Amino acid sequence: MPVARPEPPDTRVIAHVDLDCFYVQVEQRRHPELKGKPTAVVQYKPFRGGAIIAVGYEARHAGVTRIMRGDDARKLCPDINLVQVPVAHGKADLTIYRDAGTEVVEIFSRMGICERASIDEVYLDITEAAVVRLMHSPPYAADHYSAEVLGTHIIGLDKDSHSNNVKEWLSRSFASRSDQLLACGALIISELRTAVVKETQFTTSAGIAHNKMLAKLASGMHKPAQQTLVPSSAVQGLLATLPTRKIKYLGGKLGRSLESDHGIKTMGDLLPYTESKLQSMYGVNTGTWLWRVARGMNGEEVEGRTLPKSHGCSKTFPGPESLKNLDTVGHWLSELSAELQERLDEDLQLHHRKARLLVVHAACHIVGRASNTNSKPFPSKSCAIRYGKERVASDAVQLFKRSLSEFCPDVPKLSPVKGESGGSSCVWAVTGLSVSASNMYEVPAGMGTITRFFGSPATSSSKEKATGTTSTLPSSPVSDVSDQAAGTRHERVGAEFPEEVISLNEPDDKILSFLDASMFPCNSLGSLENDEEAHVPSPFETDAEPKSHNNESEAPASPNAYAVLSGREGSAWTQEREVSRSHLQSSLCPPSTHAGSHSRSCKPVKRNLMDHIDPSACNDKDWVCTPTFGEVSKCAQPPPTIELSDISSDCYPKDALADGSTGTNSALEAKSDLADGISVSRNNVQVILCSPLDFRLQENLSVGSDVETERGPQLNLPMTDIQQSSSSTSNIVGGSLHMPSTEDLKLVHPVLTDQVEPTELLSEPVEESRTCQATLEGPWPLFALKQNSEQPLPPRSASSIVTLPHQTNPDHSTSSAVQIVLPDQANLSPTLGLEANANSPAANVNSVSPNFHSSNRGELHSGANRQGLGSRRRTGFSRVDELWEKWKVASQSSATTPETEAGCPSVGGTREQNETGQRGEGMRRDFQVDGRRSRKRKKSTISDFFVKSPSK
DNA sequence: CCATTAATGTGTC
DNA sequence: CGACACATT
Repeated sequence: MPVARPEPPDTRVIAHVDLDCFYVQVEQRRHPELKGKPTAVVQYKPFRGGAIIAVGYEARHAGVTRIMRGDDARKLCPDINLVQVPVAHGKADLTIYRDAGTEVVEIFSRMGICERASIDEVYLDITEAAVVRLMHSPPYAADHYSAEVLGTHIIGLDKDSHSNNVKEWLSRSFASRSDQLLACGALIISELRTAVVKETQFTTSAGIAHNKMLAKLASGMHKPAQQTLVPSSAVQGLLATLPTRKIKYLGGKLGRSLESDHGIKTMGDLLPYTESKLQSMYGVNTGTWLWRVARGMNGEEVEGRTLPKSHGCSKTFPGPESLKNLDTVGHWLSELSAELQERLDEDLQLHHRKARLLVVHAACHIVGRASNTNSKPFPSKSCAIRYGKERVASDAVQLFKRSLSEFCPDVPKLSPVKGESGGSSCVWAVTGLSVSASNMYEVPAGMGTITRFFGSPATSSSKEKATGTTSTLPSSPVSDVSDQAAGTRHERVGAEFPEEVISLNEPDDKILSFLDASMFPCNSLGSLENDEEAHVPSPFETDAEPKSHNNESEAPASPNAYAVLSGREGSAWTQEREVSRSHLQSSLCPPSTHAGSHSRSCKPVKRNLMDHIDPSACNDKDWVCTPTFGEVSKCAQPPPTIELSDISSDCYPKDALADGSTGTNSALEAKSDLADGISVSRNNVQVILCSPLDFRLQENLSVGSDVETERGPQLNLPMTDIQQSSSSTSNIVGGSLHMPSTEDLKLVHPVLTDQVEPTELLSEPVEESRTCQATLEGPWPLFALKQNSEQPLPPRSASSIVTLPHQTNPDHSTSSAVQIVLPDQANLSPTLGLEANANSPAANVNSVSPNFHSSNRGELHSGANRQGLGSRRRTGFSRVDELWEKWKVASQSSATTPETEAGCPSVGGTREQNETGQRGEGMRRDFQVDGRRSRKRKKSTISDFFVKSPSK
């Protein structure tokens, strides 16, 4: 299974560093009185004294080893100190060791490429540092070597008069460059190891060589607290008699096969074999690898990765402890899930990563049958992960059931009834369970903490731990500015948002992380107290049985997660973004079943989208969103016009909306970004849209501009009519709304304040009572919708709709933004200050304009001509007052005369309504977009809100 | 029935 | 591409 890698061309300096009996050191640091005493770390005391998993050197000298039980160790070493691994969730909890390892990694990663190879090992590629050192302060120029360095073991050196030899060897100015580089490496590593001792009290052993294999080999040669160097000249001699099992990857089956099948005991024994011979014996890859390793060659590179690629929790239930019914399995899966979720939470907070995949595995046997008789091993199962410990747990149970029914199909229903444990019906016994989360991806900073982002005051769901690390996050330019100006009490928040911009021209994976983040920003802080309340469709649910979480029936054969994401086969988007799609498909979801015939039924999609965005569940702690659109599978076809798009997203900086002013410029600028293919910056208001609604582009949308309100300067973009054109040039329209109160939002944006079926909203008049039934207690999930046009559209002209989730600010005002990318030639009134500018480079909207807070009027953009916008003239802002007045009148009109145009400020664009609605609030002027006026309606409907454009 | 636990990562099919 | 085998600590 090992695979040969091409040897990097230049000489590398690679180190492998290993923490000596790591768990013991950690425990000795916690309990200093144990230092110097024979110590071992055990887990689960009761059974024969617990299993020893680490042994200190004092105890090793007494013959204590791992694999012993605590009792055995006591016999060998009566005064041994047995320290127990902490227990959490009823199982061993290795957190403290993980964290201690992190401390060490932090130090090692200061000096080059650092790969965290396990909880207590790192590989380092310090080639660069070594080269630099050789150039500026070569070993031969040093007048003094630390004892640590002088203690270096150099393979091939005479053992007598060791230290002298070492000093001499290291400082040979005539040595080969590779030796001198290694010497530099030895100096560097000794310094790092010294730093580790100083900062963490942990001792380490290290190997320094030209590749990972040799470094790893060397690090184990002299322990503890020593380092070993392997000059290339020593390699041959070193390997000649080295038992094959000492080499990484040869400690198992392969190594045994070498010996038992071919009599190869040492690496030297491999030398006579030609590469092709070895290939014929073990396959091309392994054969080549063997051939090269036997010659000391190993091209494996040090991956710059200090974070794990996955998180997992497992527990064994040996012998009599085996689990024999679903209840106990469910219990333990919950415990494991809880721990897993905690670790995912932490990863999210500290590293802005989330997992995509949940895997459950169990060790299981049929009772009464010998293990070796067991034909098949218990299968693993996986699904898209839904964050939240309850969800993880319930999905884990579903996966387990699936595996179980596969494992013993004959006895599918024998899950004993509650209470009936170990009854005669039990035929299976689970001796091990594991749940793991993998396929980690980065979420844009801030997405994961959407809760905080949207203004929940320093909260609740954040773990205490995180506070300490907040300061390490990149600081944001906006934080200073807007926080000050806004005078809000969330100074921290800005720091959560490093600069982020993305456009469709970015590599797929980058887009994907944004996309993921925009679709699944939720559950960020994972284990929420009211976890269960928000319904996120489980991968196991179907339309048929929507919420049967706990039903005992086996999981449906094929959960489908991808229909919405994928779009129609052959659509522009699916073609262009095939990679993305398959990536999403694979990483998020089980394969779709929706191949073939495309009927027209798309209503389910809308409903399902809504399901994912249950507003009632959107309190400030919880988000409902899920990577798993399980129910969508029921939709024979994705919606004809709207689908989740590859629009990237970021978050609305809370303050932008909180004080209303921040977003203006960037909001508008973002439109130009959209024209360039959609990009969103962290500073700009435009974030992803997220509407559960099927905003059809056949509807009109509105846009407005900023205004001043009684609350001070605010970004307000009252909705106005926008002509949507179905023709070809692309234009972009967008805007945002800032509503001082929820009530206003209700009036203006019933859609977002109502929970009724979008479908219904689209077709049916919205009852007044319902319109006002707002659920605006929390943020809305972010979603992106995109129109799929008939002809392929390049990204820059892709039609999309973007809306911002409403937000609940600390002061209870709410905001929402809508942003649309219209097909070309949707003329946009220049008075909006928006111009179709598909050719402009993506505007850099990363930085906050200094005048964000000072101006919302005519000079709005005086300082805002940033990169990419230089040539753009901003016009039309002199009319903001009019727009605002218009909006106000419209809202008021709506409020006071509900039957006419309630909830449709944008509809104010109609002349009639404008006039009708006009009341004291000040002057209103005609406002046109594209030279058209919208029509007055009787009832407030979504269609009213987004007035249908006159057919062309 | 099974007492090396609880993780990790990689390559293959 | 999901599941598994294998390897390591």
